[in-house]
Amino acid sequence: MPDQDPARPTLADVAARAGVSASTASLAFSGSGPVAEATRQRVLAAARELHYAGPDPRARSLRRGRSGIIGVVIEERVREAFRDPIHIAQFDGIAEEIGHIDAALLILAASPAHPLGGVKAMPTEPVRPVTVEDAPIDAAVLMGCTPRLADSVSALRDRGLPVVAIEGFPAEGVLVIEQDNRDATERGARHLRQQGHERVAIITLPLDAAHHRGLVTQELLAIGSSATALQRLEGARAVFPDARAYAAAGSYVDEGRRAALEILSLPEGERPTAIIAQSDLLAVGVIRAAEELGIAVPDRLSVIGFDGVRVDGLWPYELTTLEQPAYEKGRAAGRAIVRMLEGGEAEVVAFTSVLRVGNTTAPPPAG
Amino acid sequence: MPDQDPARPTLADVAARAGVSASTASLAFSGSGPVAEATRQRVLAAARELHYAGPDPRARSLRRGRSGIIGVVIEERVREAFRDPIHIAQFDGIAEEIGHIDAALLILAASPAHPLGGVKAMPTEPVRPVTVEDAPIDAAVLMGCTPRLADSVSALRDRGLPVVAIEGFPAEGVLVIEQDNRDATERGARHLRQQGHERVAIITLPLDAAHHRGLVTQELLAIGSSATALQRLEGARAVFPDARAYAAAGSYVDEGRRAALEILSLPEGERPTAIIAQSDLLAVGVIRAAEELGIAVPDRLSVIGFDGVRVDGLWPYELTTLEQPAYEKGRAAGRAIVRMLEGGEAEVVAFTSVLRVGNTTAPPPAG
DNA sequence: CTGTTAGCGCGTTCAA
DNA sequence: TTGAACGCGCTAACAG
Repeated sequence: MPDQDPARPTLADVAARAGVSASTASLAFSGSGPVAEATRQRVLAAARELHYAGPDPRARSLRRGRSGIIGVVIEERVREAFRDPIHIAQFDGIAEEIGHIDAALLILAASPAHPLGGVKAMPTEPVRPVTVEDAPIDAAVLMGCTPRLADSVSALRDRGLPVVAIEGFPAEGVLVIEQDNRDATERGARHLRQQGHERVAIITLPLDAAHHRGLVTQELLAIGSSATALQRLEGARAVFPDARAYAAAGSYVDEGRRAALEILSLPEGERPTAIIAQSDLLAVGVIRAAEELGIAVPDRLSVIGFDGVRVDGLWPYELTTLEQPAYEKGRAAGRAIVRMLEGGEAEVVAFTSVLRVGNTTAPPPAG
Repeated sequence: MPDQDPARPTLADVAARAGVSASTASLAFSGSGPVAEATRQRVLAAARELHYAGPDPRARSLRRGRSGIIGVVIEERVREAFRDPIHIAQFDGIAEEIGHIDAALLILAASPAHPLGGVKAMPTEPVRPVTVEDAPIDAAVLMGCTPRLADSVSALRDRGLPVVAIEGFPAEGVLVIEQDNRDATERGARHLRQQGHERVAIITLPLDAAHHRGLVTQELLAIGSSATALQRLEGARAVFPDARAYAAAGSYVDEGRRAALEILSLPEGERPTAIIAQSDLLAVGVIRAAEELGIAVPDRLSVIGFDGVRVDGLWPYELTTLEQPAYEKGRAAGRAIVRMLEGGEAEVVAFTSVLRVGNTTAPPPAG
């Protein structure tokens, strides 16, 4: 019987057509060895005639032991991860650097299906997910990941793959790109303190895996797993130990607005005179809420953010914030990956945020 | 001499340790055949002892002829592509659908290094880029891509990979997810016409590969390669044939503002009474510019956008716009990919935009 | 410069 | 239910 599927040509087919050996044909394509120009042309011609589209990348990556793919692990769905400008900038930085070794990025979502990690579901049906632990990658970058990934990480290590984390809990065998979340927030808080603020509230990024919203309780803190949120909270409370904190369900303007509406519902004498938001988007939401409630910023309410992204449409405000070098963090992660792939040891990199004072902070109203 | 690199254990090693054959061990891992529970346990135990991290995905994908990876091709750098909420939503839709077959997404940037395609650079150094034509993917989705990719596309076809494009120029062998850019814009323009507008200006998305900014000339149109921008322009000019058009260098608020400042610099009697922006972000920029110039929207200037993304911080405006189902478009692309991978024929899907009238359009000022 | 040989690590026959 | 043998498509060594 004839071939159903007119089997794709293989390198051997091309070689045969061109009258050379397979290895010669291989060299003609990869350019990694000396081949006579005439031979090369003959091989390429044969390839064209057969509609051969080049060596199969799968076979190549098996043979070479490298796939040229770097995994980027996010713990939310794409929509959420990329709604955050910080993530985009970091991602871009990684792409920039690994572009130098001509690798590409594979988006891996740490499946929320295993809420607490550990137990790997038995395959009831023959599914073969491309997961963190099971993807043809040469290395992985974790973006703001929680300890939930501990198992995946150890699997990666067993496979001998370099792992870099941009913020997040340090784990054995993971190079962490650090950010001074705690100290930076403390610096921001101190700025408020110096201006005379005493009643301050905090709006945090999601603390726990479920993105619980609301007043931050001891219970919530106990299950909190976001290093970034916890560190920033710690920094704020280093200056204002008793400040109330509200967890947002995500780093969005709407979430900031929602939390602020609750915070600001107190009568003027009791409500906070300043709000520390853990991201610029949250801070913008605070400003929106204040506008709606007729509370003037910064005269009656000071607002400070974190990130230093230029939020579109904030004019005439210029947010007081802690500017973090997100793109540079991504690049550092990318460089670390490249170095480790080349067999070198990458060193820990720590980044610092800079307090940028805008016009959303001022001394509290007298009285 | 001892092994320098303490070679990673392979499936055979595990099998040997467990005292079974390699094929049995394979079955124990993949679950795609009957294995006695006791044997399975023994294999898993051996794996744990050896720190075996599971079958090598590279070998697996060679053997199976599938990598479980879908390429998503963008024609800008990551930073730009993901700054556009439409792209994010589409991306999320793709991820959602291909998640059903447990595949993951590989970001492939169509390198701007080969400006006009065709000539593939000779490798001066032995680089092995992971490019569109040379990546271990099972299928590809092109996001808003231009004819520049023609060569890549034919390479993909030669390799027998399904290719789906979300908007963009149709090519032989590419399934296009269509969007009624032309008709939708025409509907929006008609809305303005009905309100009495006659002097209208257009701000387009980047038309050409170089993202040229400024007045849209015949020359620029001639080298224009963005189907989306061209189609929307056509729709607007179907109603306002003589409307001046300005190309933005990207779909950003700042670009819209910049173009609008130029457009609105004319004296009141001559300047347009309405601006058709080809994206919501551009439209927001127009509103910002109008605010700065003290031109009331919509009383003295009407603004219409495209996309229907809820732009944060636009309050109290609600943009009149053409709402496109970006997430659904992504899902349709994902579904098409899945169907084609399963051997089926996917049909063309066409999406329609809906005119959503907000408070940024009104009749032109009298006189 | 080119051909020969020998696997990369796994999944899938086929027989036992 | 398990084991033995083969080959996926390519490329790294060598030898010529």
